[in-house]
Formats: sequence, structure tokens, C-alpha cells
Amino acid sequence: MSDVFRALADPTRRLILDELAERDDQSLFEICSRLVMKHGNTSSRQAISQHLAVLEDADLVHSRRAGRTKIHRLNPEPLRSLTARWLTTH
Amino acid sequence: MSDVFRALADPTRRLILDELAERDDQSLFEICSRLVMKHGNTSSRQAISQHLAVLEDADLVHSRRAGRTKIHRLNPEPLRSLTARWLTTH
DNA sequence: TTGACATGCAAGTAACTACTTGCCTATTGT
DNA sequence: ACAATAGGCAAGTAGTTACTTGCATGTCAA
Repeated sequence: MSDVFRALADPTRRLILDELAERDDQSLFEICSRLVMKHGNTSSRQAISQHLAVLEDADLVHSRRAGRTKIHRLNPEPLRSLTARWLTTH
Repeated sequence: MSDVFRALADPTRRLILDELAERDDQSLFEICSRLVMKHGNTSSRQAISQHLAVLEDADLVHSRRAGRTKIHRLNPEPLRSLTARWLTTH
């Protein structure tokens, strides 16, 4: 649970999630390219790779290898009911 | 927005929110006492005070002075629709 | 097989975070 | 006034995080 919030605390990681929410099954290079083009994000490939590792640790992103590329997909399940415990009407 | 996720990333801060969700208008000392008694949390008064400052920066907690005590109250508004952008069905 | 491509790994660094320690301010009760 | 209570402020520290740099691994195309 801490992992999920910690992963979401970084703006670049939220951009990556935005990108994967818009289009599934992107490789590291695709994600890097789109972050630069669409959001002016200048993070290096290695930086994005490490962000993706954090997102995978939080189970927010799933990945599979396809030849020499690694394909990433958003997994929104950990986000469901994440804040429900503080939103109870009592 | 980063502030909210960053605030939620710490387990002790989530405990504080749990406590305030259960009972509004608690002072720093009350929160400290309850964290120790109910959750075995051994954080010092100063540590809790700093956690509350982080929660206030994120607008998750509102506070007012009442004499020599400071009364804290949960503000769940920043939590609403926090993760909606990644949960769209498309 | 050779080179280009896509990614992984690991060490180093600067900034940040959580926490402690020590002292200070303000309010209340006697 | 005085002591006790509730809290604030600021410096220091250990651990963590985000990022870079340099090199290594694995895959595909010609």
C-alpha cells in the first residue's frame, strides 16, 4: 500500500501512467518518446526505466518481454478503493 | 497533487488519517496518545507534529487553535477522484 | 557474423525525508 | 507570580530517492 502511494507521488510516474492509460502495450522507447513529445519531459531512458520498475513493484504496471523489447501495460486494480477508508460517511 | 500522494505514502500519516476519520477535532496530544494505545505506534510528539504539518500542506487536515491546544480535523476533499484519471473505462 | 538496436545492471551523487534533540513561546490553573 | 501544560522552531543525522554515467547483455536484420 505504501508502495502504491509512493509510486504515485512522482509526477513523471503519473505521466507514465497517463500514457499507458491512453495506449496499452508500449515499450520503454515508446514511452520515452511520447513523454518528450507530448509533455516535454526530458527524463533519460534509464530514469524512465527505473520509474517503470517502481511502478511494477507497486503492481501498477505489468510487463512482458517480446523479443528485444519490453511491453508495458497499466494495471489499475491497486487504485480501486485506495482512499475509501477515509471517505466513509459517518 | 504530488503533496497528497506523498503525504499518503507514509504509514504513520495514514494512521493519523484513520484516527481523524474515526474521531474529529483531536489535539496533537490526543492523536499521540491514541496512536500509542491503539496501534502501538511509538512516534514522538515532534514526529507526529511534523507529520501533521505534511498532512496540512496537502490540505488533508485542517486545524484551528483553541487556547493552548491545536485541534485537527480530517479534510477528505483532496481524496475525491484522486485516481479517476487512470480508472476510465475506454 | 557483424553491427545496430532495445534494454539491463551497478556504482556514484545530490537532494530529500523522517526522526531526534534541545530549547523556546504561549496558555492555563493555583 | 509560578509551575505545569500544549505546542513550536531549528539544527543535525541516518536512511532513502531520483538521476546520471559507464558498461554489459540479448535480439534482430542484412
